[in-house]
Amino acid sequence: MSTSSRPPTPVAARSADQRPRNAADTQHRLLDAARRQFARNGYSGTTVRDIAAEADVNVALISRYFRSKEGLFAACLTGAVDELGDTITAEVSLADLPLTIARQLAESDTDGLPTRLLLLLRSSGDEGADRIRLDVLKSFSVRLAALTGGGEDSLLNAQVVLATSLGITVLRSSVGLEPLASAGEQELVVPLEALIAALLPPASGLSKDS
Amino acid sequence: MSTSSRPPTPVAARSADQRPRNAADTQHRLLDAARRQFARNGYSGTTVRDIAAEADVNVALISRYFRSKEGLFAACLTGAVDELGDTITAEVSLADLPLTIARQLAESDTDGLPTRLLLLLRSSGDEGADRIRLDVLKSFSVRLAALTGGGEDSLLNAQVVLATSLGITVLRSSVGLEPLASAGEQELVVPLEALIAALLPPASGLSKDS
DNA sequence: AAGCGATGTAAACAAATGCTGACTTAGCCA
DNA sequence: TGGCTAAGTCAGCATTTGTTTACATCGCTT
Repeated sequence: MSTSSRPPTPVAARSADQRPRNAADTQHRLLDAARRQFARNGYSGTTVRDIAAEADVNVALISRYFRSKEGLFAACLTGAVDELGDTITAEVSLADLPLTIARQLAESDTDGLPTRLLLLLRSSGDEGADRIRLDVLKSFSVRLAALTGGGEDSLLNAQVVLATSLGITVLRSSVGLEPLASAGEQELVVPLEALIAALLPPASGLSKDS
Repeated sequence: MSTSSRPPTPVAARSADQRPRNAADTQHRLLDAARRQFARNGYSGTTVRDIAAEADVNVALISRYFRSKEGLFAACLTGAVDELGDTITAEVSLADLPLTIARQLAESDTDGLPTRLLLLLRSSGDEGADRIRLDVLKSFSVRLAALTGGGEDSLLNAQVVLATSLGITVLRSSVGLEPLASAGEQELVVPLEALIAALLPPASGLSKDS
């Protein structure tokens, strides 16, 4: 949970001048808004003033809590990385991998996998952030490859599957290409099954139904 | 060809103060530099001064020849679109589609398919540019789908193939994920063959019109 | 060779952007 | 309750960025 734990706010969102002071909530608010905007508009396409406005928080608090725009971006990145680990580290068999991926891709939550993936593709130019991005994508593909028998180029194939997921996310969220953009979980799972069957063969030899 | 036709330049690149005046060459120079930087750093991550510097041209000439940064971006986009049409409109059979794509993806030219695709994913926020991007990606996927028998969700599948190509490009050029990033044409063609065989079945017995 | 339009240059402006410092205020604890 | 620290506000700073304007100069035509 990252979006849902806020201090008791009876009715709607009370504006800043009547909201109780709460550092943790403010930081959370900033992280949420920042993640959305960074994912949608990229690092340099996002201004700290816009983030602060969406979070309904004073701009100066970004510097206070995250040291800088770069710091806020890094925080978003590591946050997304953590949650991303959660969604896939879970023991999923190769068999229900397509459905798992389809379900996540179809999620239109502002905090779902698509947003996290988009964020992962954004670069701030900072070397540390780029390193994080590379590491997480690498480990992700390694985990994917580990689900198969682990053949010769299973890692390469896993990265192609990852590429497909990223591409689908971009075409859906960022470009809005129809009919892919509004395809639901059921429609997405079909090509994903074919894709995974073709690229990530179950541990060779013994397989299931032809 | 877009990068290779410049006025006679005997030895190396003569700097601006000794280069003969030539509007067409200057425009081309700006387009080249802009396309590279827009593709690599996105729209808002690129400054007109950086473009002008790389093109070895005065900044004010961007406004003169392209009206604005937006205008320059639009020119890059339409240029990339035209060349993109060239590379795929060519009659390719479904059989050699994998090799064709692999060859293009492996191209590391500063003007190759990867750069054009990356450019196509960048948004300036301008509505017109976004429209161009959407249209070209749509027609691209339609053309891809037309290569198959044209079954029920052949368009969706074609867009998934397109998504894979985009994702591979991003992971290679923008993220640098190994081993995908340095995979050559021969290594790329293998998963692409599997992918296309699984998602774009040749007009087989069952349902094909005419 | 002269004139003149096309081409290129330099400087500057206004707006936007990231960030900082001094100040105010709320909430908690003795 | 009073005070003290954390939390939040406000205004402004130094740059960066896109664009424009006035000026210099090349090179073609006559």
